[in-house]
Amino acid sequence: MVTIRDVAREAGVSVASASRALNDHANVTPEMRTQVRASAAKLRYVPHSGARSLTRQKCDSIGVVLPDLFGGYFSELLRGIDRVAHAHGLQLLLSNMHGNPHEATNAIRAMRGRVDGLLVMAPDVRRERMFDALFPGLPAVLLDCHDAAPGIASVGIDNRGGADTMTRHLVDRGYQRIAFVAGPRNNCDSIERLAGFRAAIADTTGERSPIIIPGDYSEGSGAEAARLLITGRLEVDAIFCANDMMALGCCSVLADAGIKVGSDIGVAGFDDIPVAHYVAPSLTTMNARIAELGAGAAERLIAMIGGQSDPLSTILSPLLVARDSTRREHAPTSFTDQPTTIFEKGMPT
Amino acid sequence: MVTIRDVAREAGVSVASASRALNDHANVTPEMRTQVRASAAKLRYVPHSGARSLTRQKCDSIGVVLPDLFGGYFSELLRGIDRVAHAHGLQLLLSNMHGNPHEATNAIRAMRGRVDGLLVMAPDVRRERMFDALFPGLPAVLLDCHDAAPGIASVGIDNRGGADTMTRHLVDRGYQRIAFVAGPRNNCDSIERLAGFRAAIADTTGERSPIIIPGDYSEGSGAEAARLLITGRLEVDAIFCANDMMALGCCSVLADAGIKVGSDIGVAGFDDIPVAHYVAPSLTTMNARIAELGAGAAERLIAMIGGQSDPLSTILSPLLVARDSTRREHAPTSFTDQPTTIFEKGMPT
DNA sequence: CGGTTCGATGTAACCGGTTACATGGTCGCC
DNA sequence: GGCGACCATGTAACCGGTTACATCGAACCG
Repeated sequence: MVTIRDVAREAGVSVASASRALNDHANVTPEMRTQVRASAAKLRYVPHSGARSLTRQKCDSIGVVLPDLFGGYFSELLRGIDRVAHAHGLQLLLSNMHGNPHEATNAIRAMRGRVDGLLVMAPDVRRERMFDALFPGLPAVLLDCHDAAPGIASVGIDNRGGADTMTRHLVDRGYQRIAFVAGPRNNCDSIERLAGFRAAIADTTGERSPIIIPGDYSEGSGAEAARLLITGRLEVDAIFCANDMMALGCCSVLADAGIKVGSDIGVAGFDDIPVAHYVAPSLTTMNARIAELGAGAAERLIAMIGGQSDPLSTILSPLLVARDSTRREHAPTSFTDQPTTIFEKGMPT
Repeated sequence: MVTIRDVAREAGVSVASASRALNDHANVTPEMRTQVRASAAKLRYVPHSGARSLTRQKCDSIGVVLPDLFGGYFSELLRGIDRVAHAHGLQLLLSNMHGNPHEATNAIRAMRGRVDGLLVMAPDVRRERMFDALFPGLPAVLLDCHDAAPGIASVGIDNRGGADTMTRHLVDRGYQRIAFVAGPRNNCDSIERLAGFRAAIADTTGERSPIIIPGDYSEGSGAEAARLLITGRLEVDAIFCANDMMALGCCSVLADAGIKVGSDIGVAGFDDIPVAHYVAPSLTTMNARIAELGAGAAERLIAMIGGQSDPLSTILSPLLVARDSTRREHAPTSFTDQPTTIFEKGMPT
């Protein structure tokens, strides 16, 4: 591996001059510059960014710690983060903690000295542990877990409000008996979504113990929930799933059972992952503005790295996307254009 | 930021001892270990991985350079790569060159000294440039561009063979006039897929100048191609798109025009991104084994980093996944279970 | 013509770790 | 008791860059 000393020797100058020439510093003669550049090119010198960041005290990259990489959610999130990072010339150091809270701590520690800041999504990690894992001196922004720890910046979405909006949408559409398929028990998004549903149902229908089916955000658990409803002969006319993947699983089991989603039964999801608008019937869901969330968090982190610090949480409001899975074609047409509808069909971008 | 010298001072020992104690070296007394560990914990010391990798001459991370991050393809690829990297305790440094070949070179250079090896997917970069950008001494594996440069390891799929298989599948199903929607002109996968289609069509039907419509792998360009076919009143009974996203675009325009995909017209894609099995009708496509591709490339790279070097290309054969978009319900039922069908419906994992 | 200034270049310290080698103490063995 | 072996620990060099400071020469000025 050729180092800057090799370049300096080749050019017959000192390392300091070589460094200055290569970095376009002031006070280097043109001939020195061309001379050093020529030697660098000749030796195919590539600067060692690791060493560089050691002295510069910055790495030009940000760390991203996610609970998983599977599926449309993380893909969108990463896309949003990347857009901003790329615009600022930063690279992304990725760490997938594979749903294991203990790994999150290790992942975060392993990033010390390799990144200028941290973007962490760890919905199922206890807040104190999170606080412990983040060490002082390294800016960090928490994703979608706004109340995680005081004094730590975070960007999230209003899960409770979103669940409320969706529940009211279902009620407005005339659905009477709405079941909720919950997400993981100790996932903070999931808890908020359930709470939002509960409150909205109580408020609109007076029902205090609606049907809640446990799930874990996976497609399979959504399918399982649908099977449970079918075999249990529970009388529901709508199913609100805490995320889109479970709604997808739900729909496919219902379809296999000959139940028409959209007319026989309403199904709604949450997140608006890209698939939601491709499935048939297209899925009514809350657009969680995933890419925006990632981009916003990245912007915030970059601002913090730049020295600004206002460690407040920002919360995005999800948007209702009413599609065919709650269209209720047999219902009076007056139901089909409710004011709650923000997007109509088309893909939001 | 607390350094190992701070820890050493706090513990009243030398930095060497601190380092040894923290890294579980041989020849450290138990009391020294506990002493140093206690001081480290007290000061909340987190080792600086950047500095560490400078002396260790390894970074425990691999670089991934991709042309984009958008969509199911890259998401799957990343998932495959991550699975293997994580199993080996490696982190991923991500670089998105945003379709710009010039940026690829910069991205690769910027990774020097931050990664132990490189995974590069750059389908539209000329092979010499690629060869130039990769500097000696850093192991690299090229993704899905197997003939890119001699002597550089690569993992790819048999695009030509895949296109051949799909074309024969369409012909077997009884489609007579098959149009092809091509991918980007200077993308090597895309070129191979077109070539495979051309050869198979010539071989099976004798047709030497089939309808080829230009596209760029985007959903929009697929839609545009479908519009072109409709307004041009070109008589085709099947459309083979060079990737799934274009096929999706195609399908949605056809559906809007009242043309029933699957029965009125056959549509096939390539890649088998996750969405393909959710759309209605579900999309017949070639499973490009994307996650496997990523995982295989990562395995190969890790082997190279470990010292093994057999810079041969490995090529995966894509698998036909016959779904509803080429089911031809009005055709004789004997067509519905062709021996070419490898998967039937269900999602391959 | 001598002194000052200024700009180009070199020397060496430093970033935060690891580790080869030196050192000094303890133990066992003759 | 003296010798060497061995083991724990410290000292200092090193990884590959950057940069404060020293140095040196040229130009400028009175």
